Amino acid sequence: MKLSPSPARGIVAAARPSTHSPTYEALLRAGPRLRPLQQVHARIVVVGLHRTRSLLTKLLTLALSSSSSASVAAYARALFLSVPDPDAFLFSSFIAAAARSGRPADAISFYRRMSAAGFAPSNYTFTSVVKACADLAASRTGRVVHSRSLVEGFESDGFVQTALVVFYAKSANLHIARKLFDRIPKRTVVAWNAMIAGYEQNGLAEEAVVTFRKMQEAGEEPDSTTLVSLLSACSHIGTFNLGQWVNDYIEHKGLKVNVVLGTSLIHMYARCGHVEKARKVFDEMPERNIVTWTAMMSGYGMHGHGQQAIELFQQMRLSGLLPNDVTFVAILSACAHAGLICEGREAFVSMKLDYGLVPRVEHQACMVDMLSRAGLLDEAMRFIRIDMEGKASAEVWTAILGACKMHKNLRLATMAAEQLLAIEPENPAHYVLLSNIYASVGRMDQVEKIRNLMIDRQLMKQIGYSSIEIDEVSHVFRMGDASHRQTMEIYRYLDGLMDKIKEAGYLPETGSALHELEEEEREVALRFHSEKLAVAFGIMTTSQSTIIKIFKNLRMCGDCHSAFKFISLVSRRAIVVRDNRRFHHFEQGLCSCQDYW
DNA sequence: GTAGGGTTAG
Repeated sequence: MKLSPSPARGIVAAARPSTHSPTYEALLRAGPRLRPLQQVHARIVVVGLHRTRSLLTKLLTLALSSSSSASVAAYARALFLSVPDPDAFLFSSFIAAAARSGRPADAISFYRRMSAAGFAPSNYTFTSVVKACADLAASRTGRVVHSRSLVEGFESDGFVQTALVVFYAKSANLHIARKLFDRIPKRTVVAWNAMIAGYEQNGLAEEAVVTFRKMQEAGEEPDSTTLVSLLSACSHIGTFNLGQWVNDYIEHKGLKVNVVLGTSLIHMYARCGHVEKARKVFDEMPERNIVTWTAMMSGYGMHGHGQQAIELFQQMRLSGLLPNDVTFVAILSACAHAGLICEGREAFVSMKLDYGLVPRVEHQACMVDMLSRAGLLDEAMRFIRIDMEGKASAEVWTAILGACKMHKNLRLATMAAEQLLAIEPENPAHYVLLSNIYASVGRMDQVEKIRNLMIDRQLMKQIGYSSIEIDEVSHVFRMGDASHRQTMEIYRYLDGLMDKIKEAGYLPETGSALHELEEEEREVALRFHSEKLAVAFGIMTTSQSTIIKIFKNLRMCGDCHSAFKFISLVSRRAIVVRDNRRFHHFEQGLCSCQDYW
């Protein structure tokens, strides 16, 4: 019976005598609290009502709506199994609760029991089970459940279909996800969010933004979940303008900045080159958790502000929050990028001793990176032998290799590169690195051999590109690009710039150029690296006070790094480059990475 | 007779 919210409501309710049994009343009084519920349960057993389905159902649903913990889960499971003849209602309550509280395997196994017992799942049941399949990445089961839902006639059910969109997106089947999404009759904000997040999580940030635009065209208002995915997309592509728009939107609409949204803002600002703005958001957040602190520390780390990362870490410890393994990845990588060897060693010991955390490959890679960048190559190799028992991953060898190039250790470099080829024979970047090393010592026979190997294995070099945003328009350049409509001016401007920096003492590092070219050609090839085109375009089209911000999809090469230092000097401009590893702030001939990169 | 669903951060 539905009661109208009239003043008589209280009177009606009070006047109606209870039709429940005393035991049922006791359950209601106990509420969603485990201990009192278990006491009533004991009484149910004592009076011999322990096989009464209605009582056990109420007991179970109350227990499931109490705070979810391992003990609740175990209790609920045992309770369910004690019911002699569970009905569809009991099954779906249990399945929904399991899916909701992080026990997807239970949800699926009870879905199977339910089917075996001859009950047809409802749309509620399907939604929960599909979510469970998505969480477990159980792609085969998910597809079977999907076909069953079609048989049961839920092809147009918004809830079931949205859950399926999430499921297919998590299984990287974005085409299917999109098809289902397009067929949802009334797309709610949750459906849009699922699709946008799906693209974002599969690395298709641009597609996520495009879908967001479609959402706006469809007249659907974004909520904080939409904005979180959008901010992630901005962080990936490095589109500061859209990120800033999100911030303005939040302020304009007076949306509450919850922990997740605030953390996303911090991440976006840091990844788009604005650590100070990230810090401002951090300082203004009413509530912060470990993810928030870690995001801020890693933001400092990628800008080379290791000391600030450490300070924040100390503050966090004082606030009583416990760091986890991701926090230590942030700290160690901050130390590696800032050359803070002592602090890094200390943190590595502390994570094991003070927090009982077991170092994972990521932590070990940070340590090797840190030691080898600092020129402590012997110690780095000892770390691999002892701490890693000689089993180094591709990341670790890449770190060693990078350091070898920096510190001109050709013997070790060759060894590291060969290891890399053995571990990841399908990664073209390793071949290019190794051949560059051979080229730099004049071993052209080896260079040729590696080139042929690449051709045999049909490996293509990953294509590098750089982008720069000017007046909210993103300009993308590839090496030797001639597609920009101002190409002629850009190249002319770049030529002038290169002449000026040569006068100032710049020497081209031809080791960074393509290995198959002759010396003079290499210098020309270097000159047209995508980031150089982008920087020339940026300087010529913006005013003196504008900071030039460039985004590069690959690691910046040594020659460009050196050239940019000189460019910042002769043009008296501040230049910020975000490559796939970190930020470089160039100013007055120096880089914030102190040439640790 | 009973309750229950899909989306988000390092």
